[in-house]
Amino acid sequence: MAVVQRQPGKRDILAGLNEEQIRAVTTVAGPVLIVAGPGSGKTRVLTHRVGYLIEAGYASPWHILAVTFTNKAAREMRTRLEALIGLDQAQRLTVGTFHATCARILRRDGGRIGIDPRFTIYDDADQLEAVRQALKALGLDPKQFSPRSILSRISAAKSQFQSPQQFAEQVQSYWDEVVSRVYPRYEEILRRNQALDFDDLLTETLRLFHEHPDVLARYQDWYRYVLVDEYQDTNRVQYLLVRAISGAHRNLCVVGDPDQSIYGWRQADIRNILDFKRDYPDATEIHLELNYRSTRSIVEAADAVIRANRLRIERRLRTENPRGEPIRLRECYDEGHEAQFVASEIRRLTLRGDLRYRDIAVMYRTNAQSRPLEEALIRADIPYQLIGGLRFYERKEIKDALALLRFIANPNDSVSLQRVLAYTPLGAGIGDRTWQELERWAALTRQPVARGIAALAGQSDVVPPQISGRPARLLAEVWGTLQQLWEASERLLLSELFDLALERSGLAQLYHDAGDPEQIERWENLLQLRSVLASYDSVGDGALRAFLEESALVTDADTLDDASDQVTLITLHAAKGLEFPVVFLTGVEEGLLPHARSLESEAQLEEERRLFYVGMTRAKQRLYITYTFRRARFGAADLSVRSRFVDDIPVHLIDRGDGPARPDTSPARPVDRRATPSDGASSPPLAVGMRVFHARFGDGVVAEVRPVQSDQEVVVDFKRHGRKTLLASLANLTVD
DNA sequence: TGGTTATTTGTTTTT
DNA sequence: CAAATAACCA
Repeated sequence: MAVVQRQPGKRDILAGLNEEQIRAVTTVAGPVLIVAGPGSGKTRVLTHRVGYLIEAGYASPWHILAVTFTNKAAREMRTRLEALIGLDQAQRLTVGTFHATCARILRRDGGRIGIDPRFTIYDDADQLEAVRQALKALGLDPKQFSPRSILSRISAAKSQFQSPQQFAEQVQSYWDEVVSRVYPRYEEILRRNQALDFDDLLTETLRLFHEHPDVLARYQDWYRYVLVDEYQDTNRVQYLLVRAISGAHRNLCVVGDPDQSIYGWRQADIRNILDFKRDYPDATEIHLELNYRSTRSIVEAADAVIRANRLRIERRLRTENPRGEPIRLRECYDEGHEAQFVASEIRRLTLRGDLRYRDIAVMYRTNAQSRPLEEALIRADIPYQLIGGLRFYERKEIKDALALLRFIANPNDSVSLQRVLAYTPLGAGIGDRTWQELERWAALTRQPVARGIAALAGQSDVVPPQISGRPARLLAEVWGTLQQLWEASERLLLSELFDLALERSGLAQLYHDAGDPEQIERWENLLQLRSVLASYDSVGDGALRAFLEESALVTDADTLDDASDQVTLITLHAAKGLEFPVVFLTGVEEGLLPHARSLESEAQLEEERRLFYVGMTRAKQRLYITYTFRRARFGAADLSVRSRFVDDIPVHLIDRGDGPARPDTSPARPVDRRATPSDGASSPPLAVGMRVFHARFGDGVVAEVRPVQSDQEVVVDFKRHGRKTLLASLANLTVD
């Protein structure tokens, strides 16, 4: 009977899959390693595998745990499964990132190892602040010991499951010695603030499992089928977590591609995937190598590039797709010109009609490279979305408002409290010295800073910090306001609480009542935050915590909006897992890709090469690779050298663009500039009164020409668009 | 205490 | 060329 019911669903689920994919979907028992090349239908296999487990009756949805790399990937998998197996079933699945999943486990069972379920999750900025505090407490100069490097060392130690004690025992250098003193302080600060950092979410969960086998057994019994995506980017702790949870049933399926391992710097250990067969000798290994995504030119080029790596499993990327367009390689004069080339090429592609903005992505190694690109796109009136960079949740006004909310949710979180006192009008009149004293008091009494303020307000019988006069009076007032907010948080909806918090803290007055455009934009950002909060109103009691949980764990890629028609600007790292018909890889230069800081070791260099490979394989139809002749670094211009990785692409796959004339793409050569400094590289000589034509603004008359540096600024009165000021070398004006 | 300016310093990638 | 920090004055 049951078998009869299963059959139709089963056929549906396997429809349209190739032989290897079907094997990957239907090999459900025991350990399975799926090595999936780019574009080989990996996501499809994963979702169908989950669907198959359910439809074929192997497991109920709640017995399945799927771990993804980003929240977006998790959401996408859930959405696809809703279509495949229905909303009800899909909702019962556990799909999430390692961090989100661990946070959930710790909120539920962390009490067993002394973790308060209200714990705050510290993001990167919070962690840095904690390191700075620790340095200060130790009397160390943050100039000499950069908090950034210390934090990354601490994080590395944590990822290897090393306690401060264990770390101290194996110190090998003076630098490590310093870190070994900061590390325990840092931990103490986090604990005092009831905070966990990203690493703690993982390591504490592992500790919970170690110390309480009954808890582990419960999760093992709960999650009988475990799937891990992007396995090549897991670290040691994640490896141990996976091994623990799947330890009893051993139904573990990991999917990944060693050639796309790009998070070594975050302690991702490529050996996890390379050694999977050693860890699970009975594992079934399945290779998905046929690429469905890209044209043959792109696949062959990418394959040639990655084959130059030594640390990899030998294999060949294949496709049955047509050859398509050659890969376009362009040298540009500088980053401004590169951006201009990208913009005009986007314009050209979209004007032809078959491509939309959303089909196009522009990728780069470092966030800093996005600036000139943005400027060129704005100038060309091309809509774009920037992924990463200054994220929404990193804007000052958002962080301030968020700090207030975080403090309301967890009064022991003194990093948030500090932010509230330092940056909101609530803390006006309370300066650095007062905060120093509060902190000193907190470290001395090993209590949260908030207790000290409570003591000052006469709300506690502990010995108060040594603060008197105006600051003491102000702090007592602040305490009163905060108490109102706590009380309000119990009866108000989240959006109402937010309104009250903005009003009482003075943030509303600060941003709303001020008139200048910058403040108005900030106020609009706050309103945007409010609308996010309002969507949690229906959650009920845990709304604030639910919101904070998600906002702490959002990824850059999570903010990607694929509904609207915009060009995507994105770092190579964040682009992993995405695909676009057209991809521009920009700044493909020595020092940038490979990055200057990755040149020391062969391993780092290979990771940079994988990064380039990831970028190339995002493209479905057209791939552009651009590099410059000179690039501004530190404000000053430096000559650039084209990346060595480009040399690995077979020349017959490349179009260098020096064939038939292409008026809008010829890069200005440096020689041109030097030869005619007052004349815009290849632009026609312009004079007042000339009738000119512009691709976007149409017909116009030159009203003014003035030299600027090595170029000319032209003021043109356009018939339909009015007066515009343009740079001669970029405007591409044609003289009628 | 808090706002201003001068100087100095440094840029990878992110859950 | 920024942003972040230090020094300075009100």
